Amino acid sequence: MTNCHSPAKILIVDDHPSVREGLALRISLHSDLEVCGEADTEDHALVLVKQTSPDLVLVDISLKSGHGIELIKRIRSLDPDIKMLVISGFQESLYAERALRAGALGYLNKQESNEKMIEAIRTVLAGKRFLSPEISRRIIDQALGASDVTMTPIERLTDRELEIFRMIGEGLTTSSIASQLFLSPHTIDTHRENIKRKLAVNTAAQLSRTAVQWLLENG
Amino acid sequence: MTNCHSPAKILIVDDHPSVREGLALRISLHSDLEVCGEADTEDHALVLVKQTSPDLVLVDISLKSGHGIELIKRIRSLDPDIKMLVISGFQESLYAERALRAGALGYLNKQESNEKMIEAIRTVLAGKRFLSPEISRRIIDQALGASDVTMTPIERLTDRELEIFRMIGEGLTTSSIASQLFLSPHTIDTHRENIKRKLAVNTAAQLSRTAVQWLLENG
DNA sequence: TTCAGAATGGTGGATTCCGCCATGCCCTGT
DNA sequence: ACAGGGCATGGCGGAATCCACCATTCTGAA
Repeated sequence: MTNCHSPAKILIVDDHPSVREGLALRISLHSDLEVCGEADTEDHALVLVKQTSPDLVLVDISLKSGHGIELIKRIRSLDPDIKMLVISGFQESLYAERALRAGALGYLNKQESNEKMIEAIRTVLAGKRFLSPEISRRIIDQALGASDVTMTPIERLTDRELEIFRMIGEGLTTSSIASQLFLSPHTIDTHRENIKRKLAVNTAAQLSRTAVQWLLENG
Repeated sequence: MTNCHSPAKILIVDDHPSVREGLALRISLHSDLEVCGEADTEDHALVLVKQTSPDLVLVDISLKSGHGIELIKRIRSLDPDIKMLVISGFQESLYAERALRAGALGYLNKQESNEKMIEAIRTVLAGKRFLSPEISRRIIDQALGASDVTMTPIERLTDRELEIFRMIGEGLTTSSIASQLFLSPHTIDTHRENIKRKLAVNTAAQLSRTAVQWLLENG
């Protein structure tokens, strides 16, 4: 697909203009890498993926809509050969596993050094995984069978449930969540119910409290 | 303090290297502005403030320690002439008022355009406030209902209202609050309504969020 | 292929939300 | 003393929500 002697095309997806500029600056310093586009939303990103056929997409996991996970899934289904590297503002590994399962090859923090970032891009371009040590440690732990012990109840939530949980934490009503996701309020209702069960809370008031608290503590 | 014909010195405080780079890049494009330092922690920021005597400090409110508010207060007490502009990752105005009260002159989102960012910096350098429209609208709304501007909205709650506000923050339902206070649920209803008006929030979900957050921040 | 889980939605009754209004109480100013 | 204002209490009615059950569809893994 891509000529191995021409620079690898990289698409940057992040809703903070300053972050995009910073990333593009870092990347442009390397002659084997080339930024082929920048997007600030999921939809814009998909358009650019089709237009520019990037070799690698750099995705900020903290995108407003779908938190990047949905974008990763859709790019994956569009073209499984496109490599994806997730950058996260949180040191949390909460999204790491979801992102990897959705199709990303690598995951690292925005805090990482310039060299690490470039190293990660090159590694992922070569089709190999790149994970920050903490993430890989946790995933290995889990694979070895310590599964339930390290797992926070919130990690048990599905991608969709987590998305809704966050919106609850932002103080959105059931109906506004529904309209924002183009779903029936009944659907949000059911998700709320399942979330409550997984988090072992009994009332809507408790759910709201838990969500707000979690959101404040984790980005 | 600063010669009006030399570029204004700006100190950037943010714990994401990529955000710092992006901001520095934007700023350096303007000849009347100059980045005199970058810091990633509160302590580091204070050292650089003393060393470089910046005209303006750009503070990310979502700093891990103290949420930036503490930093703003300490810079303020160090040198009241230093202007401070807060940039926030949230669209929420939840920290805006605290930041402004602590001594910042401006508050805007990271999502804002390059031009807005530079405009904000110049405005604040001139000693004038710069607020994103949503923030200023909310503050004006509140000010129109309150003669005493220095008063936090929550301080305007009556004792009874504050008591109920706390219980909401603890995740209690209307009926459980009612039974705990030996009152009719209708009474709690009315109190909730009055609290919402005083805090300028529109929905029950927002009220809950505000209460939980306030309770977490204030014993 | 079968099966479990995920996502989407519906039903119906209980509860809450929300705006509006009313009563009674205490305090303060004239 | 008395008028006015703020506070606490609580009812009404319509809309929205919560809550427990259930149904359908789809996908991925055994």
